[in-house]
Amino acid sequence: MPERPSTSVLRPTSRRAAVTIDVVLLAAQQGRRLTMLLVRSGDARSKERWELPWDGTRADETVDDAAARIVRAVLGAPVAHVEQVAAFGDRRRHPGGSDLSIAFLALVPGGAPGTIGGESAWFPVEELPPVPPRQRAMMDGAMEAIRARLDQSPIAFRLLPPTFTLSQLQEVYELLIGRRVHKASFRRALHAAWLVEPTDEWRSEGRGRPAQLFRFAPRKRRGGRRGVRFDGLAGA
Amino acid sequence: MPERPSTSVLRPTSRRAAVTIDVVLLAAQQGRRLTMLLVRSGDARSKERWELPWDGTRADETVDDAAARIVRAVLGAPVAHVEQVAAFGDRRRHPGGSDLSIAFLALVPGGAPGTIGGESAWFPVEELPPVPPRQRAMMDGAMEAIRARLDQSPIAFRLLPPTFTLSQLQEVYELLIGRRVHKASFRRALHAAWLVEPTDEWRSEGRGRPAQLFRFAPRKRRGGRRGVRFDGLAGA
DNA sequence: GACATTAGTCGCGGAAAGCGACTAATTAGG
DNA sequence: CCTAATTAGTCGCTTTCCGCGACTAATGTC
Repeated sequence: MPERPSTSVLRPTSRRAAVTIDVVLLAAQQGRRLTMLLVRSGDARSKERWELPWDGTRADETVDDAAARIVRAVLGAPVAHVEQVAAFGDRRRHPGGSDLSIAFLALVPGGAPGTIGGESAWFPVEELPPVPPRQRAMMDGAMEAIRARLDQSPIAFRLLPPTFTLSQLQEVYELLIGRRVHKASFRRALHAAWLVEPTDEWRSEGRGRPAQLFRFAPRKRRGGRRGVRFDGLAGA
Repeated sequence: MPERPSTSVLRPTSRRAAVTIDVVLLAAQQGRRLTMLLVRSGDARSKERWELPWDGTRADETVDDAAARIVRAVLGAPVAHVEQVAAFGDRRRHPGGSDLSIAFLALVPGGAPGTIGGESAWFPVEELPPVPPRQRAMMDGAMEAIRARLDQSPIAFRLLPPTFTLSQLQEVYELLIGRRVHKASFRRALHAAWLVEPTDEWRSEGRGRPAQLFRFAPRKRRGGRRGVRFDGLAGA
């Protein structure tokens, strides 16, 4: 970084930092549990140590590129939805000893695929093994980001295959917000928002009435803007 | 960064990066316009170039520490509310030529203070001068983050002095969401959320009936959880 | 064919939100 | 003083939203 002239208000005491990109990969296991992908630690002290997939940054690569590359490396295929969570630049320990780590969230559609060898595994988010402290903070940050963005970003839809039943969609929402919702209310709000359109396919899943398959196809919002919401503020 | 053993799924091609912290400082100018603090560019090519306050990271300093330090340096005093927006690690140009920049949002309570010398100035957010492209993206990201977090985080209250009138609070909300809201509905929702408590002071501001002063004092949330909201999803 | 199981809808009652109109307290100007 | 203008604050009607129980529909199981 070049020296800035003395007219600047701030004088940079420039210092290069070791930066890593760490990815929280999530999948909804058949709509019943939310799982996160961890890889076996390179740390030789123990065979049963796990950590988030991560890598250093490379020259001429954006941080988003790096996140996509890590997803491809660990999953064997890219996924559509990869978004940044936050940068974690504190003194907590990172497995690579980096100064700064940028957490990304990647959503794997249609459930967790099989893993390659024993080098990675899907863990239910309620039963995660210990990981280095900075990665623990990144996991928590990613889960918090999911809940905060759930109604701004189509996160639930990105955890489902291209066509899905409304019961599946409701199960994913229930997983993400951690409580049951009423079926009729859920569907009423969903249809009012013009987010899905029906296909002409039906799925017969063992017993019970077959369910119609839908696809995510948001329509333009009708003008009606809502007022100010104070609900989310109590205690903040 | 140490070499990772070959058992790792990922092989870091380690590379140190020049990292800056850039701060978007916002103040509500007497409740009528939202203003952002820019500093005169160190770039010698022109006297009338402006940029966001920024600095490099220092050893043994977290990114949050660095953001707070930059705020103190440019403002002469710390502010309570400083939160991270996102990391910008693309190929867009940064005035310091850094590889990676982390944007922070800082809210200055009670309006914009006077600036020291001519080295910095407050600009209305609708009339911002051109800045280097990465900083432009950071400004946009900060404004987007404000709108996204407005109902999760007490952003509007952090732009006001410790005591304020309800009309002032409403004006700040209107500034941030960019449209008028109905007075009675605003107050009904505000009081239902138990976010403010009245003081015994009244402010007489020239003409019109004096207004009671309130302070931000959120009470514990009563249990009532809401259902799933799909409103924010159309078009996403 | 009775029953269990899952999908999908209807409609009631209460809560929340939009909105105009009202009252209240002050200053400005004759 | 008295009136008009201005800002603060509330009331109540109407509409919309939402929780919820109860219902119908279509399948598999025994």
